[in-house]
Amino acid sequence: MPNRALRKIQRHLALSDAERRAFLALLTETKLFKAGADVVSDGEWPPHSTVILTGITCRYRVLPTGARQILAFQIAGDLCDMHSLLLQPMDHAIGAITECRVAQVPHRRIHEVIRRFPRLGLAFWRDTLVDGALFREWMVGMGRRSAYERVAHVLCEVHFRLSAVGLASGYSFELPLTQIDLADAMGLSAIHVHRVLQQLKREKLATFRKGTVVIHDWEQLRAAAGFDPRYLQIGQAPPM
Amino acid sequence: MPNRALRKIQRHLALSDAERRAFLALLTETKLFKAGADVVSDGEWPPHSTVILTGITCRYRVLPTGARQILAFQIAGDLCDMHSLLLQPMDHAIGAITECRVAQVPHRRIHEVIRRFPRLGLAFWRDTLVDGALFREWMVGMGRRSAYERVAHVLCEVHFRLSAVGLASGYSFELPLTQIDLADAMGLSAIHVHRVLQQLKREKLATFRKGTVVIHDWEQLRAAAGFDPRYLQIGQAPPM
DNA sequence: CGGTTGTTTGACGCAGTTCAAGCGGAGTGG
DNA sequence: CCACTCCGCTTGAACTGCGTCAAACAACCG
Repeated sequence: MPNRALRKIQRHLALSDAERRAFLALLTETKLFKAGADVVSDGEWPPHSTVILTGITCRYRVLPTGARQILAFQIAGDLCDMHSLLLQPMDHAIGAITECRVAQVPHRRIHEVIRRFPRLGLAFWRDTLVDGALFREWMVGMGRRSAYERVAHVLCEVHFRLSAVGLASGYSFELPLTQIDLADAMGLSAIHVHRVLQQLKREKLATFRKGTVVIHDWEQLRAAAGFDPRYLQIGQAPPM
Repeated sequence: MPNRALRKIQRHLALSDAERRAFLALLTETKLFKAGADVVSDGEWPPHSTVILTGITCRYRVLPTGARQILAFQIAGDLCDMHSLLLQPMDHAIGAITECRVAQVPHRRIHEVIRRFPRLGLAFWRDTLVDGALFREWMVGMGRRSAYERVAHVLCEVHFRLSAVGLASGYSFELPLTQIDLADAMGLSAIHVHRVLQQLKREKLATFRKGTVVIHDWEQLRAAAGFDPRYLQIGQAPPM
């Protein structure tokens, strides 16, 4: 199970054997979370960082009004919470969308590993920079893209990311979100998300049913979304 | 001039003399940019990272449609472009809003400094994590806050950040943005930003005129925005 | 001065929200 | 096995926050 995490880190840099072993050794302590549970709660300050091994999680914030904004999805292999390593208590929560197995890595051990293998530190840093790139892309969407473009875009993005860790079969993949989740991620209402999904189906670009996405016309969908995967930094040699 | 940058880094960790000197030594090569010029262009891959010494810059993206989304503002002291240090070509640009003096620090020198002073590396990393927190906060705003709340929020945020580096005098500060800039930052139209500013003035919460902001009623404005400064990680002891 | 860039105001339109109501499937308890 | 409930999906109708269009105005500048 830790293989996907390894795979992701190796996108950041070519690891030596020793580095690989040191990294995998971090992932020994794992824990299972039920769907809907909080892996890390808002305001909490856990003594460990989290790596997703299986399942899907999301970062989210709930406003005083009760409105929820999902900030990102995390999939197998993602280091989802370096925040607590260097920063203060969490300013958002991480919730399990499906049942999830995660590794909880004590901060102390991360610091030790970085001290012994500085390049791993750079890889972790790089990973948080990629997270930032995702945030920016979503911001562009919420600020300047229509609902239709946003939904198309997120489907492209998720497909791309799942493919990169071997979790998509061709142009079809599991994405066990409700329309409500999707709406909270895109800053829309669930009803409007539904209408957009209908339109995507009618136009034979993609279908989303019962947590399964099928992309029927990748090129059209990509064009409709204005999706350019460079920001994901997948499949590009890192400058290290 | 590099003092503000030093001040900002010292928010991240208490520096030893040697670390302080090493950091300041990075900032020797400076360059002046005219208002409106690009400090770093989209798609570029500069051999250096940038530190703002004076002036204000913004990260932004321009979509094929011509729409612009501003992703963040940077002020004196901000390390605005660690992206290029560890990642691929820029997926967004950094533009000078006012005339700006910046330090351009060759990547090679950053890597050297980090190798000699690993704690500086952690401080840089931490800084990019704070950037991420800002992105998230803006995302929440664009997804789930009204135009009114968003504008109020950005005024609170900028005031807080400028105060932290000594660039605000009480509840008044220079913010040489056009209403168009503000609109592009909040994902709104300039006209609607104007309406919101009128309302804020009418309600005696804040005024924005000719690049000067005056906050008349901080507590009301804060409440209207739902502003909680914790995400800025200012004035909190870092866990390092 | 005229030209350019930003601000101001009003009228109108629409993308997306809210409200309301029915439907189906998955659990759960009798 | 049915009855009941929840939760998510679906659809339609009405509403509204914000965008678009248009036009005048002010400030700056070469």
